[in-house]
Amino acid sequence: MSKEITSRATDYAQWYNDLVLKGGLADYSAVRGCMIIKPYGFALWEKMRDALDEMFKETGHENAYFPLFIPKSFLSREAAHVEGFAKECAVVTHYRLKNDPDGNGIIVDPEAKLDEELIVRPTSETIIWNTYKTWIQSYRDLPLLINQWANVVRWEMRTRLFLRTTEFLWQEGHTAHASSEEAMAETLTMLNVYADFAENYMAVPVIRGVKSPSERFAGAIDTYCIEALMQDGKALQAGTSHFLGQNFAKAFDVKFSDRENKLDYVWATSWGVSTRLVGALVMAHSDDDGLILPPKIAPVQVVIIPIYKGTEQKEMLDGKGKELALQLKNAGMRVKFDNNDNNRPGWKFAQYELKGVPIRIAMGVRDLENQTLEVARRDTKEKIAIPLEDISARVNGLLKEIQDQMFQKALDFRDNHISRADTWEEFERLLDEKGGFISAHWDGTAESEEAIKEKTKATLRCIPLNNPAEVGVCILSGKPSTQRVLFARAY
RNA sequence: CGGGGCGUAGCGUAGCCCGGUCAUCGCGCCUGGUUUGGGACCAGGAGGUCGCAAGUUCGAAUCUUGCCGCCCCGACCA
Repeated sequence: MSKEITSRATDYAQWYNDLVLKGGLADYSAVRGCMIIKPYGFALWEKMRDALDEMFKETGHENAYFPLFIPKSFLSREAAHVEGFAKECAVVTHYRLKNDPDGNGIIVDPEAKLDEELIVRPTSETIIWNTYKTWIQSYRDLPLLINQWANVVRWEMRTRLFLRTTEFLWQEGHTAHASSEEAMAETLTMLNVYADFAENYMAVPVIRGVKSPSERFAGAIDTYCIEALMQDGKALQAGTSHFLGQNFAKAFDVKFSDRENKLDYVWATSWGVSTRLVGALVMAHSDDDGLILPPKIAPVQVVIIPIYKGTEQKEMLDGKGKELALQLKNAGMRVKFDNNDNNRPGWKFAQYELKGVPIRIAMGVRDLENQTLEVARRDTKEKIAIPLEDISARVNGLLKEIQDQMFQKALDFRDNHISRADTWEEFERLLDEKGGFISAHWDGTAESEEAIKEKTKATLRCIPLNNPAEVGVCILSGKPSTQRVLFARAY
């Protein structure tokens, strides 16, 4: 048992913080709301980034980079967009500091006021569509499929490590198309890329759906999302893909000539996932002893710990350990051989459990005499002896098994936490006692949605894709409804 | 911005109510040695403007006032 980590049952929020801080993923910084992503946390993000980047490229996208700063006037071009983001913008007003003539250190030079303020990007639609205007003239320039990896700033009132920070890292895709159909297809393609990534790499099952109008991205016609469920029964929006229609093309006057030489506005999408995914990964799988990382994302998949008495054994095991590490590495695994003599095996066991390394191999003289190794799984804590000659194949197979079982476990949990509610009492009771997603009828009005949120803190997470039609009455208003939608308390 | 905590060594803390050899303890760190199959042990050692500022007092970590910062819960959101 861990000496340091608050248990989930005691305080879920504190458990999460303990894991992030003590697992070495991130630290608080000197800047309120901004965190330091530490090497292990960044390695995790890099694994996610690299996998996603490859998927983006496979679906035809290219990376580019646009400015951190957005002229204030750009942001206000699209009315809904500016309304959505205005309240959380960091604004650059000056470009120079100087020594205070009164001797109080350094001050903003009042002479150095910018004519037009610059907004630190909360998202890049405006600067990008202002650019696309010059890139797009003809249908031959379309589709334009661009992604950028960047940092953005949103001045949130309250922040939480990885889940919501003032500055965060993300990717934002911005595409331009010749038709509504093509843009919609792109929107769904990218939603599926996200879902595929979440489920097959992060082992986090997600529900694909569309947001209600009030939860829509500022400036979008439709916002699609993937919704994940955390162990405490709260939902987390893990990614979004927006169908922007011609809103930004109109705002930035981006037109193209089609085959018939007719001029029309360009159709757009945008889509993004952020470092929030790291938080989702932590909260979806980990336990009271530390992180549990899915093999495909784990920076280290296998750690080898030598166990020895005396220098002679240490030297012998150093050789054997390096040999084994190389063997596993050559078989395609990410391996660490920890022969650091400063810590004893027990300490290392606990440490790598905290860090969530999927497989630990203990190697001592006893094992080598038996021609076996002790292999321990992080997810189940199960220990098995594996013959030396089978080690590569077996460990490789075990990694796949862990990946699959982690997903299956999360899926079972998620599916057990989708409950149907047909009365208001049932709806409230399920939210309070069980949590998770509540599938319930909704009359389709923003008023009911808002009232439900007010009464229960549950938000309409999404209308699942391919949602079956079903006649019913709204859980709150009793008015007619044509389908069930998913509600949950959320991060 | 409202509510609740908190600020003492790198980290976690005791002391504050009742001012006076009180700066406590644990972890970590350094040196040496013994250890190494689930968070080792012994011996020695280094490390502090008690968040900042003013005030009360012979004397302030402790009392008063002001300020700053952080965390948690809520409103806002990926």
